[in-house]
Amino acid sequence: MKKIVLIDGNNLLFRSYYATAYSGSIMKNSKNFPTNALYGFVNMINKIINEEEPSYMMVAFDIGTNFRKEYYKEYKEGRSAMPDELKVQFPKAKEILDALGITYYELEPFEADDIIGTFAHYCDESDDCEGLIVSSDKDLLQLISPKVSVKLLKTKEFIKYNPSNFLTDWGFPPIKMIDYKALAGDPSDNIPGVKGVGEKTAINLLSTYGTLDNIYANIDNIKGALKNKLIQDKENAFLSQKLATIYTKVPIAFDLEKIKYRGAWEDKLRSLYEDLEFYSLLKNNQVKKKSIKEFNYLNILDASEIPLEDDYAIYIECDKENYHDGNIVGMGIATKKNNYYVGNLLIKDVLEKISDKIKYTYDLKKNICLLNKDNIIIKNCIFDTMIASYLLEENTKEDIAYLMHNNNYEVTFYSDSLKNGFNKEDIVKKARFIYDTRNDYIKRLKMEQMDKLFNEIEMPLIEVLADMEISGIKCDKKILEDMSLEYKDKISKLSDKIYKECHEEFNISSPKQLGVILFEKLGLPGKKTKNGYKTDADTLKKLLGSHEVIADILEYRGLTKIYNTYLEGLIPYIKSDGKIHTIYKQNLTRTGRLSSVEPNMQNIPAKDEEEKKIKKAFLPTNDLLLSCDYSQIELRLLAHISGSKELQEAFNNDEDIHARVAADINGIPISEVTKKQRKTAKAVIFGIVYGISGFGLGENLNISPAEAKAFIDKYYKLYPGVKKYMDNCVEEAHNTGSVRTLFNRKRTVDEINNKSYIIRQAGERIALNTPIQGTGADIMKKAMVDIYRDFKKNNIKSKMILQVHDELIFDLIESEKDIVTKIVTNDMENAIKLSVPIKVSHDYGINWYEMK
DNA sequence: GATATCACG
DNA sequence: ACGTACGTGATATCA
Repeated sequence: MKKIVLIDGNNLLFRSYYATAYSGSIMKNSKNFPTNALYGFVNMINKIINEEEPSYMMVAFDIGTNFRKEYYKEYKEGRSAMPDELKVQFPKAKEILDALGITYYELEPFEADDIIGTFAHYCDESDDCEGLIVSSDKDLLQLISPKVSVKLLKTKEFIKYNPSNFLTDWGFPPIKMIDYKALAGDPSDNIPGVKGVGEKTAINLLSTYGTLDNIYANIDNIKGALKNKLIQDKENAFLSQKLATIYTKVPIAFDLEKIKYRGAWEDKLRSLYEDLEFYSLLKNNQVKKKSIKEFNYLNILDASEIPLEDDYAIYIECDKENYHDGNIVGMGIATKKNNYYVGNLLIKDVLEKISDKIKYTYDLKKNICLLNKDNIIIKNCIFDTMIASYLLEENTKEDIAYLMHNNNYEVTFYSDSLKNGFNKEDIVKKARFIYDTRNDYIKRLKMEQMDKLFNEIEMPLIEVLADMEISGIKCDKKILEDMSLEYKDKISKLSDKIYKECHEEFNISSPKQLGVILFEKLGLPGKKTKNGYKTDADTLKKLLGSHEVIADILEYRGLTKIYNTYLEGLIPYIKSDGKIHTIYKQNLTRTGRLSSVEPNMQNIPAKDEEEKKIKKAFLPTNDLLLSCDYSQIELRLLAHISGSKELQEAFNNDEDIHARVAADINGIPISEVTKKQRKTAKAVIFGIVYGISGFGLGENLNISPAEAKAFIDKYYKLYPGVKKYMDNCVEEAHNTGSVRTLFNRKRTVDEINNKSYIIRQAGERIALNTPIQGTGADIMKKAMVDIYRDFKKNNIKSKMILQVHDELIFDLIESEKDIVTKIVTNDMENAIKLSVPIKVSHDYGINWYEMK
């Protein structure tokens, strides 16, 4: 049997396009040509080839006007026109098919469906061919036959339909699909059907009477309104039947040789993928690599071979992804005219020789940390491509190769080098890229008015973060191990208790299994999700009274979280020096905040009294820990940025802001505010900063959406400046497509002009939150840079070791206690002058737990 | 690799 | 009628 795969090209492209376009930002290459539909299309085709291994395949497209229009001009009317950004991808798809060695057909006035139908028909009539149709369009299901099956693409996977499982699922044979549409119609194709007859009625009628003809032949057996509807729309029903029928006699000769899958034309395919910047496809060895262009470099044997020049680009390669665990492979250098490779042993000499010269690099923090292991200090590095590209909102990755490929530099991806070994040429090429592009980046930063942010905050911050990472925080393994044993015991006892309460052993950590136990076996009321039931803490808390096991499950969740993430999870990160060295990502968040990984030191438990005890394991290497944190920085920023006189006044009078708002909302003196009122006000204020809705706040406070909305409205009324700010913010984002922080950090908000209301709304929330969260991040970064500088100036030996967004933690020497506290508080409070005071509170402790 | 859950600011 | 709070990272489970 010869297998012929018949692909609905239009459908695949549409599907790929809309699968990603809804998010607001369409994937494009650097020439601004949209590529999202093509990317999905190619991946889908590759997947089909891998799964089906066909010898024959064919892709069909729609073209021109459809013949159905001749007798029904409304056919497919009401569809919005194909977006230009999708339209332009069609010709490229056909080019790609040529390069892949796959035949495609298009023939006016027929649709892709008709062409596929024609080939399916050939299969039905032939002795030795079977067809497999690939599409997400249910129309094609009518073609299912003993010789033809349909691979129907769903959101996540696909269903393969043959006559028998189609019958099981739909209750009638595939060919009846036509009559089904004649009755139910199809709004997407503007096929009318019978008015008032939908999915259920159509299936009922067909299962009773078999065919459309037979329904009308027995019209008198049908009673009531349905009969009238059928009579009324009889003409439409038969018209719809005609429209829904796929035409299977398109004049294309059936020639197996023509649709043979010929395999890819590598050169052509590579150049297409390169043009489209489909690096993952190029990378996956689906196409051969371009022959390496001539690239010269000198492998130096002595530092003297490096000439003295004005500036140098350097690139240092590390043999592991986590540079704290890794070692240097080698260093590439690029100067105005030449390229050099510097082996590990010569790096120190070379960097000493050029120590006072200007340098550029990629990921300076990594360089500093790697060189530090050999006590080498890198000086005068004034430009980091990774950071520049981050500020300019390029898709900056850890791996410079992505950026290089975007700029047409051929280079091996880091993940491949890790697998197959590093080569010197790649390392030198990376330095070349840095040298060649740095001026362009500098220019663009200036154009975007982010040169100051780059030079005065982000660049100096690199050294600060490197120093913090290298310092690390001392962590007592014994404390964690002892806690771990305790937790293990508690968890095991609690598991047994839960099993008893449920009369069954199951995996409590599996939301799926837990859902079945709670909501099916125990019969508690639950909400369905896509894959089962919701079992998160909020849902469970509402069930606390209904069954004794709920409280135990909540406790189990808490214990296992701590055990897995913070006890067993953290222990492996304690290095031989007894410390944990996190990595701060400076090029990741959309708002300008840092993030912390391997391990994340920014989400160590702090709220729950019991969970917080983890922090007892974190100790000073010197005498004491000091914690300094901004008090309500984001709300102060809201007061400043919005210009709300009322909020500003509250902060200027050093009032308890949540109590103040609670008093205003309830129209009582601040002294009479209850705890609950204050808590509510606090939730409202935070909600405002996030752009919350009445619904969301209601969920959060467990009150009705209407009550919540009343709170929000009251707030707007009391603080009109805030409302005005929010409106302005959104409007400006609509006009410019971006928002900025007080330090000019830019974030483009593609969602803001999206067609979809939901996405647009999300964009509006981003637009009003980013300036606040982002400015908070800017202020903290500036403070860190200032503190680092002042520590140096005052020869302070205490160390800044952690940053948790609005909090800094220091490893303190007792004798420096006062001066350090003074420097830190001062630099944090004066990082920027606002219309409200910035307040910093501090605390000392013999471990992290002891500080508030 | 996606999903659900939960830790932080 | 829709769907519902900003920004993160780590873990276990399951397809």
